[in-house]
Amino acid sequence: MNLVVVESPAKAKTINKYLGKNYKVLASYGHIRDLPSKNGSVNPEKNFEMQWELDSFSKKYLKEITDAAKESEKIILATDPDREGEAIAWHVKKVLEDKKLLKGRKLERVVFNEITKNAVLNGINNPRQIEDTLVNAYLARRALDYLVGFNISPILWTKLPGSKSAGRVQSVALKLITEREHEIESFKPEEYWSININFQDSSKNIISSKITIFENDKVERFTFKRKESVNKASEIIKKKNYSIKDVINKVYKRNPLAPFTTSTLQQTASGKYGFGASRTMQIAQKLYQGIDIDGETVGLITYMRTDGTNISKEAELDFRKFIKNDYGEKYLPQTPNSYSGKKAKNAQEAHEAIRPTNIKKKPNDLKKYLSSDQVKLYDLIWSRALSSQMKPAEFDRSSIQITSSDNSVSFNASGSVMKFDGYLKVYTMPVTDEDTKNILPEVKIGDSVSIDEIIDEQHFTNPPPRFSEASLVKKLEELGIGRPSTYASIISVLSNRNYVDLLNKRFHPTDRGKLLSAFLEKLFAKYVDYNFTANLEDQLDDITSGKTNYIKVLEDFWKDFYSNVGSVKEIRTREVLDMLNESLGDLVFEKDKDDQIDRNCKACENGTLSLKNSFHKLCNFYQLSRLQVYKATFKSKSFADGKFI
DNA sequence: CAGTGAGCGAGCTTCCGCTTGACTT
Repeated sequence: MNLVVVESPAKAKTINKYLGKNYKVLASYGHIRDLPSKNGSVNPEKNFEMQWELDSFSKKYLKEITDAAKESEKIILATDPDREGEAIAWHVKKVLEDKKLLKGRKLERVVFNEITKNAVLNGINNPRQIEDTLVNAYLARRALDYLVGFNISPILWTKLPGSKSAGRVQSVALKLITEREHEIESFKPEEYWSININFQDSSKNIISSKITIFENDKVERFTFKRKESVNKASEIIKKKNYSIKDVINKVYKRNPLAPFTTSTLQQTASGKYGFGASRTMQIAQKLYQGIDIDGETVGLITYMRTDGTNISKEAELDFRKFIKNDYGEKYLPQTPNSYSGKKAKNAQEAHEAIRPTNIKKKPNDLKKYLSSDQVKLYDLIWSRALSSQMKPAEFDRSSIQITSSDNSVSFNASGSVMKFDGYLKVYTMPVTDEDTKNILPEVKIGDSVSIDEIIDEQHFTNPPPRFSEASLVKKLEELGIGRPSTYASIISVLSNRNYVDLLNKRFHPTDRGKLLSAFLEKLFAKYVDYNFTANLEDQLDDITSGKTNYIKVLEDFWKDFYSNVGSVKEIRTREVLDMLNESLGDLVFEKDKDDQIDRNCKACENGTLSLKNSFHKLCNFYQLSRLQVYKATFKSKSFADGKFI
């Protein structure tokens, strides 16, 4: 018998079907080992030696694997074809080695580019060995994340009580939210005016247009800043005669969107149904693992944690057949649509895009087997995937230019009509302004038109919007920070630690979050920089390609980081406060009106109550945030003297 | 006399990425 190890049980089941009785396919359920959550798991003094510990959770699954290994001639490690997948294969190998189970057995590393019968058999027939350079890139990533997190976090416990954690990913996510808040706070709305004119042709048809040129200059957003300048312009406009200068008719196409990745699914499910990131993932997980349909468990979608936008050749053929049969030849592009060019930063593309496993299972037909949430999400995935292989939608867009006889003032009217729905037949998009504009009347160049109505409107510029779960995930993905499997948990870490509040589906940083972010920005700027992860990824690529080794990368990082940590530890609390006060203004020293806190503060200053105890007590007893208490205690003498460290 | 609260001291917290299923609301 041969043992095959993959990462997830649902996948194990599918692959077992393809491989038949001579193979036993088991799931590792993740990495199986990790660095223990305590000090000293990585030792920079000894070439960054790492201690590994079996996950308590994967122990029972590991027993199945070791038992099966004993009865196998060959052990095939078929985890995902990316860095973390290679690492899992390596961990499994190491554990089997430790248990002396590899003697007399062949060990192979195999990758499947997609989970179809052909690809699986093809993979099995082309085995290789574990790639050490890829494993080394993982080791560097893992060690660095540990060193950053487990060195900065304890500093917070003493210098910034209440703030519990910092890390390469969570701290940048927090920074995005606090910086946006700062932009909003300092935003000053600017006034501007728009001028639209309804013209009338000789048959009394109305043409709605907006001004493009005034007194020979192009009109821009801030051309008319005040009511007076609009009034003056209107007087000038009224006095002129107008005619049709140009008519342009064009066909434009709107292309379908790529099938879903984790990130785009989370964004769309949030926009369309208001699902939070973790809710979306839970529903998708169920659809992936399988739904009971007439006594049989059927996995309805492909893997939901992915950054890939391609779909398997087999699925592509199925989709095309389905489009041809159900919608007709005219919806089928000549060659299949491809989306591989638009990949996200740092995408590993180890998995296909999220798509239905069987396109013939229509959302409507599955209604009686699924919960309403499941139907909604399946429908979204089904239609997005199918539409991605359909033809673009086509619109007739016409635009009319209306100009004054002296050519000094010009207006533009445009309208468009859909003439072929294409992919919009199955995937409905929020309709944009561009598509809804009225049909324009038939006019000829040279026709004269008269002004029917001048519409001037006052506007103000708006501050940038606060991040939602969806827009935060989108931004993180753009920056290449975090992975499909972690987007949802990044959000819960920020909320659970009370760094942010989600109000009306928008992230507001708490006082604590602002304080923490300012602290990190002041004292660990390099490690919360938006480009830190991107630079790290470049170095990891160099490790993978053999250009450099992982010890060197870690040493370079550690030299700077270690001295940074050292100097922050030296800083007196008082200096930290001064720095924070500079960047946050009255947030830190704001006088709190609460009498209870004032009394405790006095007790601190008189020496009848130790600061640390008052701190804990106040927090627990009055149910105050640490920061509120902080504001008060900062004023006390012992704090100012730096005794509280 | 019982219950309450002030005060003290010891012990704890933490990273990212890969899994699932057991929790709660």
